[in-house]
Amino acid sequence: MGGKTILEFYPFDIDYIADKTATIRLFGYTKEGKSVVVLDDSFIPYFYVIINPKKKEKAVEFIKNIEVKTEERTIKPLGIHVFEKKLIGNPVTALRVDVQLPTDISILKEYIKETPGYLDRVEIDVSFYKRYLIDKKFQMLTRLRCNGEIIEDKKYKADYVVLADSIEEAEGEVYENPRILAFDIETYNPIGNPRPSKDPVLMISIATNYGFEKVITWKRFENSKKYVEFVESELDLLKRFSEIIEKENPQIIVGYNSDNFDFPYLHERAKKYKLSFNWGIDRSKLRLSRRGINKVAKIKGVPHIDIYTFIKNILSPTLKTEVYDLNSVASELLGEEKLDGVDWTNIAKFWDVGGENLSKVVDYSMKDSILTIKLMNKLFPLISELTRIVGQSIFDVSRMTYGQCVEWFLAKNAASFNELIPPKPIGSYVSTRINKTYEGAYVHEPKPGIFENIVVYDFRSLYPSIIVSHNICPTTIFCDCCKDGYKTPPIGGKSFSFCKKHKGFVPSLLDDLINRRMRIKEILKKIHKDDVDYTILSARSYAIKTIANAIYGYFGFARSRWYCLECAASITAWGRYYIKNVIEQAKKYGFNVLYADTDSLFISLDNKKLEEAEKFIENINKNLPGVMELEFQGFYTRGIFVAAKKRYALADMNGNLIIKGLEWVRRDWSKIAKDTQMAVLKAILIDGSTEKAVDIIKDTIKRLKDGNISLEEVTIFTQLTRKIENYESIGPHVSAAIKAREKGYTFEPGQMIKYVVVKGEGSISDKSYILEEVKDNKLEYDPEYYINNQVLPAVERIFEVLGVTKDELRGKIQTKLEGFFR
DNA sequence: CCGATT
DNA sequence: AACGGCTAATCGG
Repeated sequence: MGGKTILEFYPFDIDYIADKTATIRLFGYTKEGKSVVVLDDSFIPYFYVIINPKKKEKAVEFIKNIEVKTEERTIKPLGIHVFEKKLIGNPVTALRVDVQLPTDISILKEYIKETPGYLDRVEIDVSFYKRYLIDKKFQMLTRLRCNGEIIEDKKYKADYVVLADSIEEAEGEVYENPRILAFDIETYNPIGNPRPSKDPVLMISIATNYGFEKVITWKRFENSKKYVEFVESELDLLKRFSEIIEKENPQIIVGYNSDNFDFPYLHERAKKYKLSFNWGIDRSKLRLSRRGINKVAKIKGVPHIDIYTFIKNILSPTLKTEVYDLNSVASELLGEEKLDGVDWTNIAKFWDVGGENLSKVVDYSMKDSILTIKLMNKLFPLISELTRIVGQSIFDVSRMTYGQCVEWFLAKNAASFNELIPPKPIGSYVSTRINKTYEGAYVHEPKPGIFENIVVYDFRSLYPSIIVSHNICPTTIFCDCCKDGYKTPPIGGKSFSFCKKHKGFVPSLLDDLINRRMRIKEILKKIHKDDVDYTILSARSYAIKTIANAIYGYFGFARSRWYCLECAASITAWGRYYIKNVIEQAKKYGFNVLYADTDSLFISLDNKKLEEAEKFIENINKNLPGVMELEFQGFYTRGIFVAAKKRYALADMNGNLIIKGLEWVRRDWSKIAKDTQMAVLKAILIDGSTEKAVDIIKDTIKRLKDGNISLEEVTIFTQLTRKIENYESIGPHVSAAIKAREKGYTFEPGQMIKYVVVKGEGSISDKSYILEEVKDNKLEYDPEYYINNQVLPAVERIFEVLGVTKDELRGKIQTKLEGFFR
């Protein structure tokens, strides 16, 4: 050991330590998988003071002389450098104040206000390690080259500890196949939710992406499975788990809701035995902290990913499932479900009985870890790519919302445009911003009816391409240099102007993202799905799209650093302009415009040929600026539009149905209503038979009436959006929750209420009970409600389009179902 | 029956 | 802790 070295490594995590100075620590691995800690003490904390340029000398002199004495030391600036920067496009004189320790910033910022010519202070709210990643442009999992000295430091369980002289980006190569460990715990829960103060952890399962599988438990049973390991007690279980983590030494740890359940639970149980999990590469303990209402669990140097958080924040808009529990998500993403036969709520009973029952729980637990690692295998390429585009740590990015992803992406790139990072808005700004609204997209009134040969077009990435084409940016709006800038269509009688001379910060970045994505798509077209690069490149393309599409929303987001309501309003104004223009053009060409929404246009060909439509779109595109393009989206043999916006169904040539907005896609409708609607749509659009559709409804009604429908099919999902006390109007789901609460069930805001309307007296709310209560008390669903308030309304809308009124439909059904509606 | 709430 | 547009059931006076 010892001596100068050049070391190439891939960072996985970052933090800093501070004693006399601050030292950045990069935790990572060499290509061969040797663990590395790289220490960089050359990076100096700083912030900016914006001042009146006329007072520059006086200001520098004043700041230079600031001294704050504390018990241990004297805090003062290390150096001051004058910069000409921009703050949201406006030129400013900024003094960069270098300090010794990151915590000095929050102390000095108070004294700095007295500076002559003081205007503002910025970048005080960027934490030190984030600052480092932004300034250095280092990306996680991407190769770095470090010059430095290998030092002996027993504090770290790493193969190499290097004190860096310099670190630079190597050739942008990405770390392949990190060792990932997934785990899941089962706890004793005799009264519903387990109580970490009393109820022990019963077993822990582990599954990795390299084949290691294990379940540890402390109650023996007749066992033939090789992955089961018995220990003597809960304490031994916790110790053994900790031992395995240390031995397997994973590069990433993943759990499902592990931030808010598994890790806090393990932590509290371990505390009881005065046991700690010293898993950090620096031998530090597993650390739990709060972020708003959520907990997060951190292991220094070993990124812990809570894949549930990632799915909920980033993936949810693309998922169909209404709940994000492991079963539903795995079912949709992997086509695989949790093990049958074990109900989460019954684990205590299974445990107490033991034997065969316990064996089932062990299998169940094993499967949970396996599903978690499989989800991770599927989603890790996306997390990895997003991490690199956003430019922050894996730990942070995997927990970010769309707004945060955009924010740190912009922060990373601001300096290249000489832009300072604006401060986070203070609370009072946020509340005024929340109350401000602006006009959104245009939705064309549909022509109700059934149509054939429908062509759908849409603008490729409408909002991103508008931002680029019209240079929409907080840095270019109301510029001083252009008398004749890009003028938006009128917005509430006014028009906003954007600079034509200088390309804005955000449009430049977005232009770059769009071009990068197009290049990737070109490559993807050429390579095979099995190609090693395919997964990475398609994840990259998806990650870029995600960021690009979220930028518009970020402009209108109340907590945004680059908030610009005028920008958001301008984008939608241009959007309305373009889609209306396309509608006009289509009409001029003699097409029958059926519908349009935001960025899409639906026309029916009638007696026209497809070539005429191609000519039309060609002409449209000839006249569109820059990156904007109207694309062919699809051709549909038949489609139905009801007398409402955002609700239609289309059938393609392969017999697939695409349904938008109708009950079928809504979670707040029962499965029976949705399935019936789907079957009716198929009968009408694919088979072309209303007769068949009527038969389907008749059959459903009969089955409902006979009590032959499962509870699952009559359950309705509605989210509890606030505390029960705070509801003014008591809807069915709230009413069900209130009744269940009296029986000891607890409810949190954000929780999904699954309820069933049962037979009995009173209003619909009075008759609504949560699914568990219905099962426990053997209540029966109310067929009248499901027929009249669920199934019939869902299909009546469709028949109305065919010219069949509600009464006529009921008549048709009645003739088939003698004497039912009496 | 109708506006407010969800 | 990303935007607005939109429909529709149900409550509650």
